[in-house]
Amino acid sequence: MSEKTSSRPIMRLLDALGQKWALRILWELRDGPMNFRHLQARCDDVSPTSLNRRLKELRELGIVEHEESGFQYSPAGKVLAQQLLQLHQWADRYL
Amino acid sequence: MSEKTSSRPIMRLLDALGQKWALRILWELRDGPMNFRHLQARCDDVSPTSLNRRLKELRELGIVEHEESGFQYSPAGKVLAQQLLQLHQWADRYL
DNA sequence: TTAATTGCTACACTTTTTGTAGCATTGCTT
DNA sequence: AAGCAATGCTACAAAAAGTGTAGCAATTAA
Repeated sequence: MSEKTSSRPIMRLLDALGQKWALRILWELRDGPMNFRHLQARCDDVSPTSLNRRLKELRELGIVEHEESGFQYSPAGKVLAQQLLQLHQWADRYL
Repeated sequence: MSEKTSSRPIMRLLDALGQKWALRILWELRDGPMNFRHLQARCDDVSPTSLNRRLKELRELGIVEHEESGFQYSPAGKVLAQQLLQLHQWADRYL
């Protein structure tokens, strides 16, 4: 993956969200800010290496930010999260 | 990943979509059915091994199906795809 | 019967992720 | 000030996943 960082916004987004744990991390942030270790626990104890890398990527895209209260959605990230939360309804209906 | 296949629908979905290329594959299917090699080309020439595994997982979840005309969304998959297409608008606005 | 196209597998190599330990910094608390 | 717990994060060897290339088996077309 990450062959040559496409410049198209949608491709950059799909590249980022298409990495392992990325979607799950965003999903687990839905209840508000939380710290690194808490988030890690919520993500089935994903390795800190992976969590750290994913968070870095999500921060670079401006989806996640790191404040005193912990990791949380950025304003733009909130909008994106709204769309991801719809996946829940889909899953409950079709899976 | 794929530690112990959670039974919750949303987790099964996030597990599947959280694999490399899964989102991208769904994205590239938006223009209608296409065959394996065409899809592979659209996905930056992802390896056939990966493409095949992802397609298998997406088919097992009932998101994608394989007809004479090629790989395409299932009826349920169409609904999901509708939601994923919204990512495009988000990306164009915020990235 | 030959040739082309299909989905897909084999396999050695590379990249990514994992799991565990622990470091460095910050902010208590005594 | 000294100890201590909590924080984000890094190191590193082992395991897992992905890659790239070749090519197989089945189907269709010529």
